[in-house]
Amino acid sequence: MNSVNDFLSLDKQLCFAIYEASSQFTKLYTNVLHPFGITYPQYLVLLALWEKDGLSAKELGNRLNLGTGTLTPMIKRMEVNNWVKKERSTTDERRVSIFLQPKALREKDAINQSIAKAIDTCNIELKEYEALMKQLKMLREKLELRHEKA
Amino acid sequence: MNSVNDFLSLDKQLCFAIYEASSQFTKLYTNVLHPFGITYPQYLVLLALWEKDGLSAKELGNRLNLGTGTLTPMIKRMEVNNWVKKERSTTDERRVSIFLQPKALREKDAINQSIAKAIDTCNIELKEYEALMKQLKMLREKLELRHEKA
DNA sequence: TACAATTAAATCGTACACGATTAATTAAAT
DNA sequence: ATTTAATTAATCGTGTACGATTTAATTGTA
Repeated sequence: MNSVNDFLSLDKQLCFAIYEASSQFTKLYTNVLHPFGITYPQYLVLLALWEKDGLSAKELGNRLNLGTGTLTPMIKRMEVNNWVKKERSTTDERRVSIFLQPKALREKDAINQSIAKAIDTCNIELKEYEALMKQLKMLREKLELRHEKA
Repeated sequence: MNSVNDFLSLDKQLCFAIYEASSQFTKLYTNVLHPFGITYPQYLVLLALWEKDGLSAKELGNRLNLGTGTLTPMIKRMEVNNWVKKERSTTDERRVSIFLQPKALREKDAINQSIAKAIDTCNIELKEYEALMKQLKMLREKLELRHEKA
């Protein structure tokens, strides 16, 4: 096995390691969230709204790096399930603000405690956690920088 | 902002950092691969087959952590575009082996050079690269361990 | 004022991703 | 040998994801 093939090996590819980690997290969160009737991306929406309720679709999209092609139908599903409510702005009728519904406030603690408990069973050291966050931040900056150039 | 809300902040969540990194990689690879007429997940399939041609659908699924619900239609698309060919095993007619087509061998170098060039422009230090790989491996092991317990 | 450019959402088409079910084949057990 | 269990793919339904286009509302400017 020469060095070129070695570089090409799936196991050596950072993209794949991240792809795998992401899908593992998705599965973990999906399991935990299933009893509550929300999906992992929907949970990310709730996280954003718990931080700041009433964000517009656009702002939510910026926060989560998602376009309207993803968000619009997702919000619609969350609306049907009484997690959020959409409200057209009166001052600018293009804008749609998304507000948490009582259910989302009521379930907040239970959901987050379930998540915290599940994450806890993984025994991830605080040190590793922080190191990973720091390195992913660096990576993100480099990938973003490249995007702007292109 | 108290510590509970702090923990709940999107920016503090490892899952989100990885979710972001993954989608950034997807976008980067998508851009590079688009001229060749393949998607990022399809490229991962090619990577696996370049390493070992003739894998069965099941083996490919294990390698990439994908089920048949994802792979079957994806392989079908790759077959239509002449990247791979499916062959039913004669000894065990349940098994379907997937073989690279000439196109996939012909384009291999060009594709990988394009990817390498794009990654290169990100200026990711070898040190960071390796550190991230190592930590993601540790994380994967912990997440996998948890899966088995559940 | 009028009208062009910009902005915000919604819509559309394609492609993953996954759990659950089904269908066909092989292996195992009595 | 027959039945049962296990294995492998395919199929189905739901839910992201994303680029491109469309629609509606607002802003900028001639």
